[in-house]
Amino acid sequence: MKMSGGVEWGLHCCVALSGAGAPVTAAKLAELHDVSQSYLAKQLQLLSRAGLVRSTLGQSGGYVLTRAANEITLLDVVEAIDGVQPAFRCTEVRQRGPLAVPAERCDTPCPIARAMDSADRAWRESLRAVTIADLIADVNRTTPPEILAGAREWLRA
Amino acid sequence: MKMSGGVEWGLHCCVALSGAGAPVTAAKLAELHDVSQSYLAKQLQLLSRAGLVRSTLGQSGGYVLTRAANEITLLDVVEAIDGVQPAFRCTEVRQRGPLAVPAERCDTPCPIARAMDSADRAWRESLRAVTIADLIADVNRTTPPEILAGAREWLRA
DNA sequence: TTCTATTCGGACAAAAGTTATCCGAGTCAA
DNA sequence: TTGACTCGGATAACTTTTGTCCGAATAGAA
Repeated sequence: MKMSGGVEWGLHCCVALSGAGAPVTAAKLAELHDVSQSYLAKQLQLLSRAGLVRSTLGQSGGYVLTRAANEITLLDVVEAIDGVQPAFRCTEVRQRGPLAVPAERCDTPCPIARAMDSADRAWRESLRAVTIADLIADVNRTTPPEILAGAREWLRA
Repeated sequence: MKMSGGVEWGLHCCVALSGAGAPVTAAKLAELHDVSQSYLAKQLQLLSRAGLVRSTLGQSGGYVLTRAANEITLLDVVEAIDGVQPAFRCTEVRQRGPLAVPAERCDTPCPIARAMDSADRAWRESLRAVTIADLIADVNRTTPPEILAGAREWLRA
């Protein structure tokens, strides 16, 4: 079980985009985080498809957040990049083999699937409770002011 | 994000093993669930390494649970087969790129990693709350008695 | 209005992880 | 002692993920 590594990049990009008022290009975001420019573009594409960011083409173009930072949850980003389908998918094992339960008797989901769904919901609920704004607040609290100032300056240039 | 499909098989095997008092071979478990015998053996190996089941060699050998069904949680099985490491792994992006935060200032974990860890804990806690015995109780409640009787008979043979 | 530089978007390979399989070492029962 | 049956680890095929590239479209400058 492993989530796409692009999720981490996507979250960092959202934080950075929230700080900059103007569109930021994928190249700049890649340089900022020291990651592959081409691959980061793919993640930004996914964020764009999900409607979390809006892309502007041509000169002085780039990406901008479509909503306020406190209106974007971690779950939004995770689902945009990693997909919405749950980690566990029931293959209805009980309906196979010599002791197969007939499909008509399987009106309620398998207890295994139910427990897994419950855990998945707990996970998603936890991610939904945190927003990009929360991350930014935390960063502002723990990062030295001089570094924060430098970051804004660098993004603007 | 997707967990190993073997987890489902492993859980079904635990339920089946709990019902049978005698050792059950991998071949029989594979036939019961109509899955690849060779591959199921691999999952049983993982359960064995984790100490959830004990294997007996030779004639009339097979697998047996090492603990009572109410002492085995879903988390135990998931971690045995899918691994214990969390889905999200922080790569310390903040320490890279032109605005890298020096490692000495990174005493507290990145807020992204903290939120992900929290969600992961919620997920694991939810899985830890359910035991194999709970699954069995649910199956006993929802499955027609005639099918349950047939299952025990078939396992014994 | 034309042109040019710059942008994103989707199509195209490489790598890793997962799935599936086989055969040998060891063991219990007869 | 024999013999057949068991699991365990080492070995291939496949799917998913990761990473890269080039073309279509756009906004601004001349």
